[in-house]
Amino acid sequence: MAVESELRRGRTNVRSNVRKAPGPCEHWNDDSADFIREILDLVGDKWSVLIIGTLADGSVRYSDLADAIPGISQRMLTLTLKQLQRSGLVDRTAYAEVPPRVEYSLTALGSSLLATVLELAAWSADRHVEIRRHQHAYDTREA
Amino acid sequence: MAVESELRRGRTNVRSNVRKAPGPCEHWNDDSADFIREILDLVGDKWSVLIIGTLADGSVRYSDLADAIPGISQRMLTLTLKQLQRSGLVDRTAYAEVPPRVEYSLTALGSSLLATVLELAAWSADRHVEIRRHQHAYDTREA
DNA sequence: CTGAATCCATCCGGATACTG
DNA sequence: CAGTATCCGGATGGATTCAG
Repeated sequence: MAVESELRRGRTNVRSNVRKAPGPCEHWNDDSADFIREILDLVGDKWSVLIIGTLADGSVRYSDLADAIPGISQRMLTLTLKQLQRSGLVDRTAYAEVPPRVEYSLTALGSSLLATVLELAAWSADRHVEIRRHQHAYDTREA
Repeated sequence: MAVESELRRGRTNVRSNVRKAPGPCEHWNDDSADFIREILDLVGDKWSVLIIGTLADGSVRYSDLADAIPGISQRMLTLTLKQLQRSGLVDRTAYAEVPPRVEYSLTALGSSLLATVLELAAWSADRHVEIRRHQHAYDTREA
């Protein structure tokens, strides 16, 4: 996701010797490919998706997110939340209390993404057995 | 994507001291989260998605893929194709000719994923302006 | 043309310690 | 509680070279 560098600079430095290749594609042009990359940088890593899924229910506070998402480090939780907030997918609300309480929730934009993400999740659940079968067959072919 | 290690070993080594956290989630359980991770490892990087999109039209040969996807290195093209083939999303057909010709195409499984991916692409195209606006506002707030 | 193999700078992300 | 700061090993992926 390149969270860290992404946060300080708006774009990934892609300077490369690519001439606009003549490749035809029915479904998207070169610009669309850039959009995809942007979104993939947002939701292409597991943490973003898991956070979005966890926030689907409503507002969740920081420590509850940490508990709800096993294996995530404080660092990545904070970093990913900040990234999602920066992109307008997540709202952050801090309450001036002691002890401090901060709640995160999906914005309308985030919710609209959730729908698509859930479809991907459904696809995953439906096909993961078949995929595993393919992978195992591939790995043990003529071994 | 962890292509390299993923190709030799079936799973990413995740051994960590996570107890099955009590986190409730309306949309998926801990196992589903694993599925998501698997699929994200497959399509969570830009190259996989771009390759799948390019293969949407039909069979495409190796060098044409390289031309159609600006910026991809030979290494990543080969590696990603192999990964997709391993998972049963892509078919590889080699023709015994001189010069050699190898064509790649989506399997039925791959096509079914394409549909979901296209939705994500559409979402990206629809919202990327809004997202950029959020990001810019965030970056320049009280700077 | 279609890769495979190696090298290596860069980045990612977990662990740990510290703060308001 | 809700983060921030730093360290640092390992993964990532581009460039290059070699091969069938």
